Amino acid sequence: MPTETFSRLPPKKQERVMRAAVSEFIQNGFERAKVEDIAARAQVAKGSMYQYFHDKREIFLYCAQWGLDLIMRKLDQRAPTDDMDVFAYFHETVSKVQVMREEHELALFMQVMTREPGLLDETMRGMYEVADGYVRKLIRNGIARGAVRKGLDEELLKEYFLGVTDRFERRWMAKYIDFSAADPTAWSAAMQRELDQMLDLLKNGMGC
Amino acid sequence: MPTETFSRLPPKKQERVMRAAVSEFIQNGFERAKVEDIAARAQVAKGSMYQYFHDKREIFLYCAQWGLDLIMRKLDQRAPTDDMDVFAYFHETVSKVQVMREEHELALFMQVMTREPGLLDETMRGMYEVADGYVRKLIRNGIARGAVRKGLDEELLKEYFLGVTDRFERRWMAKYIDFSAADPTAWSAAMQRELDQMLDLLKNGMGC
DNA sequence: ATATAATGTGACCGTAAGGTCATTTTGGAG
DNA sequence: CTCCAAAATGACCTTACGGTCACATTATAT
Repeated sequence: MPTETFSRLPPKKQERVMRAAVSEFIQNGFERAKVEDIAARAQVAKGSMYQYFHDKREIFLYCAQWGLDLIMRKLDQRAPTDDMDVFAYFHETVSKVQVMREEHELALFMQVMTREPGLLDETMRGMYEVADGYVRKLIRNGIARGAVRKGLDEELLKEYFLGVTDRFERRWMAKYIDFSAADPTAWSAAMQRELDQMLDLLKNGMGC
Repeated sequence: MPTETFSRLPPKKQERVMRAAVSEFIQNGFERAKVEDIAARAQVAKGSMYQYFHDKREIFLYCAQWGLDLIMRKLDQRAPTDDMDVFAYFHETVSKVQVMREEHELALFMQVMTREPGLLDETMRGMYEVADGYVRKLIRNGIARGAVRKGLDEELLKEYFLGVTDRFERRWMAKYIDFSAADPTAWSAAMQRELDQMLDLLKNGMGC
């Protein structure tokens, strides 16, 4: 989506520009973000930004693509999640949150993306569909292996699972973001403990 | 927050103005929304809008206050939720979604509010705190009455409960919004059926 | 009926920011 | 060293929209 010129730029400079854009969008959202300020952050002239991208919208869109790609790569190399147990998959939240911690700004940018449905709703819809499909598969496996209850609607099980796990993920993402200075190993231990309790709830429910 | 002039306006006109603003903000978000277009929708001159409100920001803020108030009133008169059972409270989702269906636009506006944290994060934080506190109370009651498992962290139970119930609520809100023309009684029956299954999951979990 | 206050109005102003472009700088090939 | 293409730059243009205000209209009181 960016221009040829941008693609020929030294990768380090590309990254500097993208990170500048991401920061600016995090701080101000799409509308209030100024192309000139992105340029300033990247130590580049405003005019250059328009040699790299067609318009502001394209900068934002490419931030999403670039950021998502980078995060996905990091996530994949850390934990190959294919053909896993549903509950083991929930354990992977620890990895996810840690990657998000390393890529603090990108994690924040993903929240900003959420707030701009008009700009990238096909993209987001696509992401959700992929994630949903994946979880469905895990659940089907779980039922087949006898780890998950039979007789309940697959769709509902997926909603239940994602309701719990998404909330948990968001909760810890927020904690990590607020206290990003704190000791990471202590945090991940604390998270691990909570995760075990939550897994218990997920498996056995809150009823008596 | 609006001016004296606005407060002296005939209530019907006040409502016309507010609904116009809400619609415009839904369609365009805060930044892209034009005061002139709000005025046009309300069949009022642009200048008048500035006799009613100090600035655009204030229009948005008052939309939030006015809308929340209206929804809360409708919700309260439908289902007084004090000192309830946790699981009975989840059943109230049906009422909630129905009220949101009646106030379709206000429901959508609440989603827009979510996307403008810079404008009203104290307001939102306040709302979340109230909701959290309420659910905590319900859970404590549940434990005391023996309906909820003992020995688990109250905070975690709250997160678990809200993870499941929020997701369920959003899911049905979205369905109602997409198919707002469809037969409401059939829908609420379908929702009721799903809700019962979800309640089963909430109580007993998805494990085998 | 008249005076006075309250409300309504839309042309107008100022400004900020997206986008352009003529010019300069840089870098590499011969 | 020279030359040319690619890249960088920032002054400038344009537009759009938030906000103002002088004037018109309507309502109220006496």
